[in-house]
Amino acid sequence: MTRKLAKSAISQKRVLDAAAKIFRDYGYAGTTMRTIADEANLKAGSIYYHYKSKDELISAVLDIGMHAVLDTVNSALAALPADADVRQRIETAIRAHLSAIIDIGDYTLATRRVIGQVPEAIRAQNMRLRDSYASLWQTILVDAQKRGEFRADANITLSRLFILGALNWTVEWFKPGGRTIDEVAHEFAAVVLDGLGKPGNTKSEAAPAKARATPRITV
Amino acid sequence: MTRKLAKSAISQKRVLDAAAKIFRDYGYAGTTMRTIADEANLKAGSIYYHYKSKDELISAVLDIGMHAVLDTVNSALAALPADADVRQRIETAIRAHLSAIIDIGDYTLATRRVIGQVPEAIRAQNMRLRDSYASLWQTILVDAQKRGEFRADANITLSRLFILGALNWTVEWFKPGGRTIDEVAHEFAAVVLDGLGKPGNTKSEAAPAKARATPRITV
Amino acid sequence: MTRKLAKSAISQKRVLDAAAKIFRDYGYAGTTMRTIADEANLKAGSIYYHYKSKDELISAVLDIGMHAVLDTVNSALAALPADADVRQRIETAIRAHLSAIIDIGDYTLATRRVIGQVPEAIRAQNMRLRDSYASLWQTILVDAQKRGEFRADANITLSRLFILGALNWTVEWFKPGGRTIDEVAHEFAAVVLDGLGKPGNTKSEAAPAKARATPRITV
Amino acid sequence: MTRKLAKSAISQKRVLDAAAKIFRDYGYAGTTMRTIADEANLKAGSIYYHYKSKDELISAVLDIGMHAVLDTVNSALAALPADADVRQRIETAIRAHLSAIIDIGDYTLATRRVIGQVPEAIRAQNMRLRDSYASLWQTILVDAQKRGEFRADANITLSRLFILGALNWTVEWFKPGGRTIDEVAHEFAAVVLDGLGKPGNTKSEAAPAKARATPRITV
DNA sequence: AATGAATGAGACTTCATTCAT
DNA sequence: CATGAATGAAGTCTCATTCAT
Repeated sequence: MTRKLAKSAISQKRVLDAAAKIFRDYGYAGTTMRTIADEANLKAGSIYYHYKSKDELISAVLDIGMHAVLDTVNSALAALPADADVRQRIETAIRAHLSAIIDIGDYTLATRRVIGQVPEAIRAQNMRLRDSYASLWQTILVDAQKRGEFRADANITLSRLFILGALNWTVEWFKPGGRTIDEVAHEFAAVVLDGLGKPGNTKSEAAPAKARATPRITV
Repeated sequence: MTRKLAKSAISQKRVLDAAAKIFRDYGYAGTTMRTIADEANLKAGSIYYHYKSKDELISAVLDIGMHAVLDTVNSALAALPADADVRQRIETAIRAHLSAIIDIGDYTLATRRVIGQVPEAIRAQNMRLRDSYASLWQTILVDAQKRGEFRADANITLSRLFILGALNWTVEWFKPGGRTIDEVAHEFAAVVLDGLGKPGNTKSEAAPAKARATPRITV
Repeated sequence: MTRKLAKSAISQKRVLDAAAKIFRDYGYAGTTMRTIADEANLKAGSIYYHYKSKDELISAVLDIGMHAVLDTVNSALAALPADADVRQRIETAIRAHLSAIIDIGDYTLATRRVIGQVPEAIRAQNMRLRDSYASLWQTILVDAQKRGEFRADANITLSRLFILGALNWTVEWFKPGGRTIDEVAHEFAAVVLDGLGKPGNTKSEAAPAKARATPRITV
Repeated sequence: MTRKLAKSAISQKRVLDAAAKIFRDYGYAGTTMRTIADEANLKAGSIYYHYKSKDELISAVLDIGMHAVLDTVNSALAALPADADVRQRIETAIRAHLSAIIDIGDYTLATRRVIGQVPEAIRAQNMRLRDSYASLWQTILVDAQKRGEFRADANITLSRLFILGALNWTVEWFKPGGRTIDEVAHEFAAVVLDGLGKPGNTKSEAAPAKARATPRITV
């Protein structure tokens, strides 16, 4: 009985893994049940024994992909000492995010890839997780600002969008075997915290005035 | 004769505009020739008078979309005084990038949306433009570092990936009518140049040591 | 333009005729779009140029089939002299009903064949026509009874169900080339009006008593 | 061993009952082995332990359904006193027919429902029973005519088709809880024997002449 | 320059059936 | 006896594309 259950579970996992990989490579509409089946070593019709539809399959992949990142980052942060400073928190979160993308690999990659191609209904169902993740970051940033570790004039929400955007886009160029996760995480954290500018150079009183001098385009 | 040509050109533009809009909304595989035709007020078969195939259509849209950003940013930078400093250059480039996305609208949005769903062949053909754009930024950043306006230890390539990632992801959340382009550009530039950290807080000698202390995960 | 329209109309008719024939032979679920397409001399996908779905196709067939009977019977009755008696009316209606089944052939046959196999939604949509036809007969019978041409104790509704049942079942055995429509219509009318019993034999006072003696089973 | 056999028999009955019910509700092609299995509280594959195929299942259901009517009517007639008159015989047969449809319920209803949707081979195999039933009625009617209880000019075969058609169609409208079987049987018998026309009105010498006057349509 | 009509390939999905356990 | 898992054939429908008009 345990073996039977195991067999079913194994097949289901095989299908899921195959789906993640294929979705990641071809996007939502570009993926066919047949291709997934081939990858999972069974016939297209057989997928339906495990998943009721293509949509249910992509849903499962999305869930795993989102949870992977969310949970990995969450745990990594929880593992930090209570008195960890911002730099540590942010670098840790970034490193965890990148790790998740590598480890759970296909799932997170597939998630980034197909979100936005997937039927509205499915995307909506996945929004909560996305929002949770956004909240996680927002909290880190807001806390840091409260504790006085951030510039008081920083727009936290915009900064979060900037950071998460950069992290999400990561899947478009990050390839295992190239740069180290640590290397990337370290550098990204540096940009986020210190910027690229030379310490002394920072925002002279004149600078903002200059910036304001350029005509504002309102949209 | 000129009028005939004109009519053809007008129709062609109508088709292209329609395609951009529909591709932007439904992605590559999610877009049908019929939907584009409807939007352009003609019948599916008629598109083929102007474009040989769906792929040629998406190619055209991608080209325009990429050029729009590349050209807009290029011009904006060229219009700057020769002695403009990094902050100005970067904020200007960001603002131009965002402007292009808004102004050329459907084309740039479509570009970001479908790149990655499009058949390999087409994506490859579009790579040159992508690379050009990457070079443009790389140049800005390298120059700044050469001129001593950046931290000497900043990894320019990774930083560029970070910045462009954030800018590209922008289409996922930026909606006209909400935040001002200037607002976003200003804040983004601030993060890039100054980081979020408080000026004094920056990279104590201890900090990097600490960071290095965490075990490195190599991929 | 007229020729173009004609071509479309011709094809559509060809598809419809094919559908009627195939539905009549194989029932609803037993009919495939491919079979219909073959019969209509085009490819399965092409049917969808004329009809949006299998259901829309069967709907069209049902409509025509029901209308054929309803209209034929209606006209036949309207053509009778105002002072026609019941026997004429009934025999005429039966003859018209059978004629419709033969003339419009496939459509009416298909109608009788697939009604009851068809998705609820479609059947419902066709109910109004069925009810109209029932009303037509009810009216004939009620009028006859009012005018005193029928036994006063006859249950008109049950009788109508009896007659229409017999007529509807007709498609299961009536084959052109065998019996004449007139022959059948005449005999059916005779049963309906005179019964099979010998004129004198009718409902003696004893008979009903006897009948009543058998125990009544209530359902 | 007996118990094992018993268990098998019970399951087999459960499957058969389920099949009858489902076939009755969804028709032949509309019924899936899975749906039957669900109704019988086992899994689709298990049905094949009891029946070799869907066709064997429907065959069994059809046989039972046909036999039910045939046997019920046969017994009811056998139970009549030898000197029973036509009215009694016919009303009894009708009542028995309706009873069978109600009592054996699903089987007879399924029979009427799917006959005509079922593969030719199966229908053929079932024809003998259908013919037996037809013979039964033919005998009743011919006997009555021989004994002089029917109009001498009645066409017995056509009348039989008329009567059986009406009885078969009965499943389309007869719902338990509504009219009583006895009520329906009595009224149907009245139509068959006496017709609807007023006793005196019957076939005046003029009437047939008139009827003959209408032009004959030959098919 | 545009359209109506058709095609063929292929997509998702369902289902009767098989078979090892 | 029964089930879980899988298969292969087939079904409905979509869509890029073609071509005569």
